[in-house]
Amino acid sequence: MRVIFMGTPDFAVGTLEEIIKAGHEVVLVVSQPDKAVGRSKALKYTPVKACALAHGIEVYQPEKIRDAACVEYLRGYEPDIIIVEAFGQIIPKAILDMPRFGCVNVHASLLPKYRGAAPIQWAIINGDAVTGVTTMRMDEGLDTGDMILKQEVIIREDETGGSLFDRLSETGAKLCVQTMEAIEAGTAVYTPQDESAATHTKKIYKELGSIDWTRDAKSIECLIRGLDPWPSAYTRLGDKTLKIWRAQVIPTNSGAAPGCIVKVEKNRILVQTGEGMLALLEVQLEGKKRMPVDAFLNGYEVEEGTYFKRG
RNA sequence: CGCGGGAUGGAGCAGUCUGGAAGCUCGUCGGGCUCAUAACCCGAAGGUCACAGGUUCAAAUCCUGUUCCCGCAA
Repeated sequence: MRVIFMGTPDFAVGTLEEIIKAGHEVVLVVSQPDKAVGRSKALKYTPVKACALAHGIEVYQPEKIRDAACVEYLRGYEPDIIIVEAFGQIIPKAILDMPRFGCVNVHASLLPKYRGAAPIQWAIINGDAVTGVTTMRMDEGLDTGDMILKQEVIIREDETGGSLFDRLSETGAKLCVQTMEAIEAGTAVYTPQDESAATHTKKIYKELGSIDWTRDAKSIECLIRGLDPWPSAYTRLGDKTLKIWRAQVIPTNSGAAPGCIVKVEKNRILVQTGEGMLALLEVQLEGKKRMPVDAFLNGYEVEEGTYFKRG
């Protein structure tokens, strides 16, 4: 099939490569404009763009895909299908209706659950046991199109946003190619979503990582994993920000107030939460690298009885 | 040139302002104690102080340049 692929971040790269590998003709890749990223503030190619260039595929980076000129530009490529994955812009109806097989989206959740942004992180933050990837034929709503294929993925005990991201990306890539095969063969089944079961997620903001110690230990632990590697869960130790990368739930309580550093052991720091305690195992002080707590304690004095404050 | 912190035995840090014998907490190795131990006691090994120049009788420390790491911001 003649394919136009629209995507931006790392998450979509695997899919693009899988489509190419499957032998489809990717005639154009559409990605968000390059942005100034990192400490150097240098303009950087989006991951999808870099991948496309490596394969010698033309790249198009419109500011606004809904401009009429963009629509006409895409039409010139006469795509059979448009694959959209983590593109970052709303696709107008004129484009949705353009290819004969429509626009197919790969979404990293089991729709209709977690429509919207950052479904991967939210699945972990909410403590779900299972999530997955869904492909759907896009319509004008936000992740409301008819579903085509769905693949479940178990969320592991120690799953982080990063690890789940990688696994779902891989799952999505394969599912996308399978979906394309089904569509091309005419065997694809389009299943409407159950609107009553729909939930939505919001974009992840950095402030979301500010740990509220009055919440229960399990929720905080899920937050820590969900926000790893970005933007991370953090708290305040003295006048410094302390990121928390790994912790373990201790079901018992100490009697101290939430946020209290109850006990400092050789390789863990016990903190009281609203319900249960949290044993910090891996942390990162402002300006430093992330490190196991025993290493951290070799160089820093943490006093029992003091409190972590809300970042 | 967006702002800031940092690079010191295997790990995490102090020492740098005010140049003048390489230190702390761990780890490792050996020995001891113990029913036993991740606990305790004794001892040992291990570092061209990121790299390159410069100043000085003398540089981890002062000056210049370079590389790499991290936090913020995007």
